Amino acid sequence: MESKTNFRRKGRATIIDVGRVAGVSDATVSRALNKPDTVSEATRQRIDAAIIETGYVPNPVAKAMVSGRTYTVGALVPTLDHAIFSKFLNALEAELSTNGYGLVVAVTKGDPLREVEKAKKLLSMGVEGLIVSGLSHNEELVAQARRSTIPLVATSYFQPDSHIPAVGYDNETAAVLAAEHLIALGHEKIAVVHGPIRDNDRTRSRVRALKALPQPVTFFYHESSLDYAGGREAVENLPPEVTAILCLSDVLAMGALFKLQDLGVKVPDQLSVMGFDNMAASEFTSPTLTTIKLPITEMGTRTARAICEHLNTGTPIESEELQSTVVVRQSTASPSR
Amino acid sequence: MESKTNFRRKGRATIIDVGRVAGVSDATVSRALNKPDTVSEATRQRIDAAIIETGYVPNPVAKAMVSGRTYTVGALVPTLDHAIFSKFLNALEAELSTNGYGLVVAVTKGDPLREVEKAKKLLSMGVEGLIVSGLSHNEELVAQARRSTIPLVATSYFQPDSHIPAVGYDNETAAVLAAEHLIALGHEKIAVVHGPIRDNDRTRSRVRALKALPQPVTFFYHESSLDYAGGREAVENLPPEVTAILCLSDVLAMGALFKLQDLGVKVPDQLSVMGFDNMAASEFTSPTLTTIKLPITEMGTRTARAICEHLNTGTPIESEELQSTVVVRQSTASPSR
DNA sequence: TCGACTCATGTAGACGTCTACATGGCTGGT
DNA sequence: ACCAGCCATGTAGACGTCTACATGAGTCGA
Repeated sequence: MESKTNFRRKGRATIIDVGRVAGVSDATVSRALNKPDTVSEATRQRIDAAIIETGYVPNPVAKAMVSGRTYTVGALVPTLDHAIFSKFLNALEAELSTNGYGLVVAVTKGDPLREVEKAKKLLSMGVEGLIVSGLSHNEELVAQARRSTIPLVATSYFQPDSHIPAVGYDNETAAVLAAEHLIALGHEKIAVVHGPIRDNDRTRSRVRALKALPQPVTFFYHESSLDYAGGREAVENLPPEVTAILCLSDVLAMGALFKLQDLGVKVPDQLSVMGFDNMAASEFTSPTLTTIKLPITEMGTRTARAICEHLNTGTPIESEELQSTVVVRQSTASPSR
Repeated sequence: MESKTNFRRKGRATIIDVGRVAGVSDATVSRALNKPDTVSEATRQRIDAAIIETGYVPNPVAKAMVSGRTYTVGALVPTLDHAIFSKFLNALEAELSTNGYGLVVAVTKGDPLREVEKAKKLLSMGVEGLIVSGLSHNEELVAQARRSTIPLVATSYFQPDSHIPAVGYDNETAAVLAAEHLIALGHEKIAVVHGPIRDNDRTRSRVRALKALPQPVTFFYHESSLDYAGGREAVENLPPEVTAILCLSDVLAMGALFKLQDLGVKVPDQLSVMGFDNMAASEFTSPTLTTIKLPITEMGTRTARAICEHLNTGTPIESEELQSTVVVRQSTASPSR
């Protein structure tokens, strides 16, 4: 943060320079640029020539200064290096872009403190809206956003009584949906593999929902790292009596599946494996993976739309619940006797 | 009719409002904020109180206006929904962030026209640097960047004679590396599966390098979509005489691998499969996937570092070549017989 | 007690663009 | 030939923050 050298602003031409060359005032140049029909043909041509001669490029910051708009939205995500978030951002960016907004991305690494810090950074960069993942956030983040009067939207999580508007799915329902699929197949002893509970309210509420389920079935919970290795490791420590593994992420499920292939365990004949996410690879593995399809792309699109509409018209942002569905594929079946 | 509007315009307090409440001028407030030791203790306290009372939040755009800096860098990528780009952006964001810069992301969908359009958008948002994927770009993009005097850096691709600085790996070398691994194992008929050639100079140069290879071996080229389905489809149309499949992307390789598992073809006993990328899943599949490890994370870090250094000190950005390496795992072996 | 000096603060732009209003020349209808 | 009205353009801020310089009050040493 030392060297604040201003070599940056090497004499870039301004509309005043253009005006000087064209023999008009800056106001006329501005008009020629923004409302060409209010400027005479001859003048317009001289201005066009002057723009080329001077190499004029508009200064976006000055524009933003007078319009009070930056047409920029910020998104805070735990990581970019995970399909679910990049898929979300991909859809988000697409919809923001068609509405004329740009996307600034900041990575929190799942750390609430870093989240606050990054949020401040985004605000100090002039974003007009802030998108976060999940519902539980540092007080300071919410306070900052409120102070700046910029809208805050939560994603990945829908809960009717949230104090900030949220566009997402109900994690509890989705988890129950998954469990019910396995239960309907006749499984009664099910291993539940999930990533770290800490600082992840999505995982937390999925687990909570399962624990609240009436108990004709027994769940064996296993927390591991949220990656392929975690899935593999879960299989290595599998309680012998389970007939199915419910992984609360497709990455975990695939890690488990690969390990089972290695061990020569037949899926689903000897053991059912179920995922959560519906990652791109899930419909191609062998066997293909039964999973919960989360409305990630739709979530990105809807979030962007809600924000843009709010920024354009002032409409308040309303929470939206999107539906998850079970995608039945080959990796689950009734337990063998 | 004295207008003493304490809270004006968009209702956001300015430094002047703060000054009015604290009974000082805007200059003093500015100093209290930026050089606290040049303001008397008493005044500082009154200003702090006034800031809270007015709910003052600094206006980033005005700051950018006077400093001429936005501390923002833009990146153009074909998609976010692909591990390789999100991994790159993840590393890029991390390093930019530690240098105090923010990252604006724009998606081109591999379309050169859209790329130009998005580049303009980024420039009109005030980014101080522009990062693109690959070396071949619409003339207009390069011209725009030059006119705006903002630095342009290419990634994913290193070529000594490039006219724009590039931080990346040599795709030709990497492709040859892969082929040499298979050739060293004794393969002579190799299927090469790659994604669309059009608008993707990385794929194009990998294929070109293979085609230029001296010919004790025969390559059978197959272009398919750059996803799991593409890998699967390639297996379905496999020339019977090949003993190995070289996929120019791990996604393709995994698609192929899964299909082969389905067909009951033993990898690598009956057929070797080699990937390209070293995606996270590759070391967990069964068999684990031999692949080319591309320096994606390092590329993100180095790119960010080069840009930041340039913006901070004016050092010109120099091209950097990063090395790819072969990662030998289980999916390749000498051909049987 | 006076001048030199320091310190805290105010004043007046500047940054680049936009826009409400002013100006002055021209047209055309009567 | 006169005035209304219009057209093309200029003038003068405004946006919010920063900073070089000016100002005035207080301090200190001789």
